[in-house]
Amino acid sequence: MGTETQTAGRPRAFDEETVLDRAAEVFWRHGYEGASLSALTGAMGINRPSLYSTFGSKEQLFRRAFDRYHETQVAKARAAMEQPTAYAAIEAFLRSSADGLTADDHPAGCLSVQGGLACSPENARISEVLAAGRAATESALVERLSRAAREGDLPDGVEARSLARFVMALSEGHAVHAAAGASREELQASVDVALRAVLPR
Amino acid sequence: MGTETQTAGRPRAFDEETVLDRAAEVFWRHGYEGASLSALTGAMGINRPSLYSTFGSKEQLFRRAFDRYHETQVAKARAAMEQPTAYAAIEAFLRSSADGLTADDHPAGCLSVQGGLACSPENARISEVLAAGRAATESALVERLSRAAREGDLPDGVEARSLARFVMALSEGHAVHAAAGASREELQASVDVALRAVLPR
DNA sequence: CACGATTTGTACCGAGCGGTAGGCTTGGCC
DNA sequence: GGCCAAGCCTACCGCTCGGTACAAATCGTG
Repeated sequence: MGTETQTAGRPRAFDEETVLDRAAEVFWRHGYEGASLSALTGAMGINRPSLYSTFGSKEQLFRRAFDRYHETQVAKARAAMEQPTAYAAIEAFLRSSADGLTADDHPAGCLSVQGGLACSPENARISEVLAAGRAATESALVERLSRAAREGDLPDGVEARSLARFVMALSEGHAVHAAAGASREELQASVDVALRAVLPR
Repeated sequence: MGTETQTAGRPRAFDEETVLDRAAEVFWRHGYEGASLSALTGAMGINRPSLYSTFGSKEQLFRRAFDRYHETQVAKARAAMEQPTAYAAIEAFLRSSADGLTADDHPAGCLSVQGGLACSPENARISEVLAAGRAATESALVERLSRAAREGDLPDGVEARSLARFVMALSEGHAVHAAAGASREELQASVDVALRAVLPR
């Protein structure tokens, strides 16, 4: 980060990262295919040629916007998982996820899910990008829980991979619920139930 | 079901319900907005004017196709929940859901989720239809688990509504995973973990 | 076997899509 | 202050979208 070195020529009238965040919001709310160029440029406050000269294409714009979104998501996930025990790590992950899904400074739900689970054949790459992002988050979970397994910190008979998949699936299901208007409290109550699965028996 | 009473005029060359199922598959694979009229008519084996004279519009076609899909889903869910205990009902629900999400006689995942979580503003109704369908399934779960609560069949400190939301969210998360290629076994392993939450303590 | 009713197929419509050409504007630099 | 690189903006491109007009084809019925 930091200011770009200014070269000759007319300077940009917009900040690239600010504008990417605005684009992410539109993709988030309407999905990749439902986000028209007019909606995007309108929300970004720039016009079409600026968008194309800066980002190249709608798909590349999406990738840039999603990368930014995804990096902060993974960072939040990793931070949550720094808790000392597997139980606390999972609880922190699920609680912060539920909060994020229902925060009011951005659209409800999760860009990785709303962006485009199913697309027309020519946009199939978009679904793959999103799936790869979700898989990366799940990998971070697997990593953390594998460590827990080595430390004897998992309940008997529970594998790290299955537990990670369970946690991730629940969080994605909460994203679906949040997109349909579920409240923070409703999701947290579901987390309460889920955590029972992580207690030793 | 049963043959329509034949009236005067040229008879239809296709069966309405067969053709609806084909349409559902296309919506399922590509989402509402990703399913073009050409893809739909191609898969349905009929041409555009036949589609419009029979179903009226793309949106009405989707509603008819989704209704059919949703009815069978709810029927399967209710059948699974006829098990005598809450635990068995939830297990049957989640296992049959995981099987359905990865069956190979139709696209992976769930039409209620892939159809269009996020749409362009003019198709916002589609997201609402899908959300209403998912809510109906969740209501069936709430109903069954409320009965369990009255029968003292729920673990202490677990509410029917929260438990239903948890089960439904997990199933929707599995749909997201399945759409990205998760296998039946991977989902079932996640169910194994989830069921621990339903055991008494 | 002609008539009216209904479906089918071809060929088309306006609108909006993602993407671009080219002239105007704004700055750094000598 | 004149030159020129880079960004901005209006207006446009071809294409595909969802949706339709119209005529040929196919049935029950008199």
